[in-house]
Amino acid sequence: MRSELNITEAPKTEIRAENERLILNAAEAVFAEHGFRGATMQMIADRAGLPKANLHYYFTSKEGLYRQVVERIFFIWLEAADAFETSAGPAAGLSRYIARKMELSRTHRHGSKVWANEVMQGAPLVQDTLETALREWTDSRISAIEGWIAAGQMRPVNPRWLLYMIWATTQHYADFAHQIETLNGARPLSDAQWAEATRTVCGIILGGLGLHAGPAA
Amino acid sequence: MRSELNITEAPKTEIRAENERLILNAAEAVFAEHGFRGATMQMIADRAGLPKANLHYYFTSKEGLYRQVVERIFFIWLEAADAFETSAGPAAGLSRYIARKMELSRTHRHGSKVWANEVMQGAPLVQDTLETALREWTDSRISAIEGWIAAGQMRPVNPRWLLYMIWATTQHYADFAHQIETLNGARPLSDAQWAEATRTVCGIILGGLGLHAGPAA
DNA sequence: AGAGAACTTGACTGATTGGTCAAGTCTGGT
DNA sequence: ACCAGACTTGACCAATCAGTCAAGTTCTCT
Repeated sequence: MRSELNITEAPKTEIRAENERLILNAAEAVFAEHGFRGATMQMIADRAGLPKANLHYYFTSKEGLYRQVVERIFFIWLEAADAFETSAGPAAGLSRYIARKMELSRTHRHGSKVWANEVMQGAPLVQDTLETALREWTDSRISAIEGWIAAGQMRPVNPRWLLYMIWATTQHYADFAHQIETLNGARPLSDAQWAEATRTVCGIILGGLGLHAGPAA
Repeated sequence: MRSELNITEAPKTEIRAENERLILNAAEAVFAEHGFRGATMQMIADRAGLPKANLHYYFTSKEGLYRQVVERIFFIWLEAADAFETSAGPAAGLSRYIARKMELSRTHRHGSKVWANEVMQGAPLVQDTLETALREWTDSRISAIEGWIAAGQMRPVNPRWLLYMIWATTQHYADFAHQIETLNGARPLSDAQWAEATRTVCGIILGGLGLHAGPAA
């Protein structure tokens, strides 16, 4: 058997791997555009180019499919946190994290919306993830920021509100992309606009913390 | 006939006014918690304490009811903009606007979520509002900020990204309230926490624009 | 008191949709 | 060539839900 190392799951055939990927991508888009209840298995099937019954061969239920979509974006965001740790001080760490989250808002718009939807509805399916993984992650980042403050490397603010501000601002560009594009003359933001928005967000936040804008991440 | 002046709508009986209010409030909460498709007329009826058939006596359809809920929060936000105009300079204007939007996130959590949901799904029902009312409002605020910049009253930034940052950050406290409360030990933010969060948001944004924090709004 | 309008409500209906199933087809190993 | 397991799929079913309706009850005005 030549599959990659695969801790929890049974080895997959090529066909299975490919079809699961097709279905997950279609599901992410459809859940993002219509919400959990608004999405139908038929829409997802059409988008994936497969008959509906096939979806139930690979995923036990609509809810199971949805859960995998939600977890996927969460772990992508978690990885973005690496920008934080490996950096010397707050200016580089925060601006790299912000830039990375902005990038993810551009490339993973659908996932971000699905997450927002799930949380807005009270996280019926990922409450345990919030209480464990997100809580741990947040606490560790708060400690890191408190360290910077204690070392006099940035203006003292409650790190919690700072983190929320970064999440809110960056994810807004994914979740409210439609509004932003409407206000942009019904056109997506250009490369230059994304870059300027990222620079502005970094500039205001770092400036507000008494830092100079870091390298253009 | 003693009804208030009422431009577009027919005069209403007391009973009608009261029941429409009951239903709209119930609908706002249910749409916020379940999304448009996830909400059922039966849930709204139960929350309003009325039989379902009664809802259809006052509102022609689920969609009509939803539209009124969405429009209500939009006009509440529009009014918050007054904080902007009537202020002397950027420090007072922006911090009053931010404080007002934070307050609305606390008092109108449901409405904010309904709006977020609607926009995330591509604004199928309020696209015209985005293109007209929101666009006009935004353009006028952008001009105001550009005026401040031209007068050297604040650091030059693209006002558009600044506005998005304010919207994102303040609305995050409504839309992601569940996540924030989970990270707060499953308890709502206290008065003191709301005040501190507001001060922190104002402080970072004003600081990032080269301003001193305004009066505690 | 009486008439007409406003309001109330339980029972019903047609359409939608998540999920099932049984009858297939395809593929790799021997 | 043949078999077993993996995969495919059209047809179907039971549950849910927006909206209707007709038979009421309660107001309001004279």
